[in-house]
Amino acid sequence: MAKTDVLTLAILGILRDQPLHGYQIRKRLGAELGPFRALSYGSLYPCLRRMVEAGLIEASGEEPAGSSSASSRRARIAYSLTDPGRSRLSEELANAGASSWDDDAFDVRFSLFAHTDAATRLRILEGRRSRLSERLEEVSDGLKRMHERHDAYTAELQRHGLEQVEREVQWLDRLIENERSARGGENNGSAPADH
Amino acid sequence: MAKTDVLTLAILGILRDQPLHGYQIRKRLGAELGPFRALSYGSLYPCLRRMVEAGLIEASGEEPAGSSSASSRRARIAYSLTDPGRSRLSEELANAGASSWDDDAFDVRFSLFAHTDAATRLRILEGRRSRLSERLEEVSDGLKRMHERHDAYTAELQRHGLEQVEREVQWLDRLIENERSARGGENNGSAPADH
DNA sequence: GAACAGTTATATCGCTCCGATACATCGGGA
DNA sequence: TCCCGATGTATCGGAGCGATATAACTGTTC
Repeated sequence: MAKTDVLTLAILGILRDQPLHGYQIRKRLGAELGPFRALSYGSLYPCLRRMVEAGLIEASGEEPAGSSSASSRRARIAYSLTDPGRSRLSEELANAGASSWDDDAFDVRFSLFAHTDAATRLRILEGRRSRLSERLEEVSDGLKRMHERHDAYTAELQRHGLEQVEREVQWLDRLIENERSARGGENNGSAPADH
Repeated sequence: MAKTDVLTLAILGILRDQPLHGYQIRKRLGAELGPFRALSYGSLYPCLRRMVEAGLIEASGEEPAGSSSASSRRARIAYSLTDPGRSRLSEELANAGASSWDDDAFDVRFSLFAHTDAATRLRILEGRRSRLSERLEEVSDGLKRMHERHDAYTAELQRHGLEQVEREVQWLDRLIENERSARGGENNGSAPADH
């Protein structure tokens, strides 16, 4: 129960430091996660509504309802974390289960690594690595078994996919080694020590 | 109107050579496109129903309705292309518009390159390349503008994303060059000449 | 030969998410 | 002045996913 979906987590994370409008949330998230994973309003606003209902965030809007008042300010709703929201965030940041290294969750979790403790960081990186390794075997098995029933383009697509996953594994290996060698003094790295 | 979605196209493509069951369609598609892009039954069966309704495919099932008959064979429904389905497929394979190099469509189109003519192949590859180039600029701009408001992990995520896209552009460059140099004799490569 | 596990097979439900679209306001440049 | 582009909130229809239910067939093991 109470499973936090990725989008909710991403919003909790981005509201950690300051309250923001829906529009700003979208821009920030787009900037942090890249132009892939774009996030449309059709996901954002319903998710914000759900979060308000769940008590995770609070809408401190300048309400435009001023019936006869002169200014009739535009509706701009700033969302901020509530206490339950804040504790849900840290709860979620401590979780290093399989859902942390899913395809759709990993990058969000990673972008919050600055607020994740060192042990959890390591477990997530390793989990992601082993997930990708499984895939690697699957694809290369498929490639071997496919040398009948091939056409050149399908094989090329497969080969390229394999290479991409291999790259990503190498990237993870580098990060894992960094984490391991950085755990000299700190064991609770709530902020990354180096840099 | 009558915009063919990616899944429909993929199914048309996979049924081009032989009729298949839903289950087999799923397996084949999974094998051709890799373990990413998995395709669940919750998408497949509704899509098949839509396609039957649209007259693109035909369900030649051994019906299990035999009321009093002994065997009561299991329902296994083989789907095959109709004539309208076949012409929709070639129509779609000739289309080299922007929808051919979208993130979610490109790999499906590419996996059907063996049945796509040479000119269209080239246009799609080039379209995809320029789409990725836009992204490249976006991300590297973002990286530059982000050297304030950075933490080490977010920056690393960005850097890695950038590298992945760069790799893919190099891959496309190689493929484009191949296509160009292969168009010596053929101009209508309904089957790839080399191999 | 009985029991069990794994694969083949079809199908639906609830929900999330996306793309398109509509709307309104504000700042600045032609 | 007038329009354009950025800021901002919001919804609708539909596609896709994950989980789940059901069931028959196939092989293995005791």
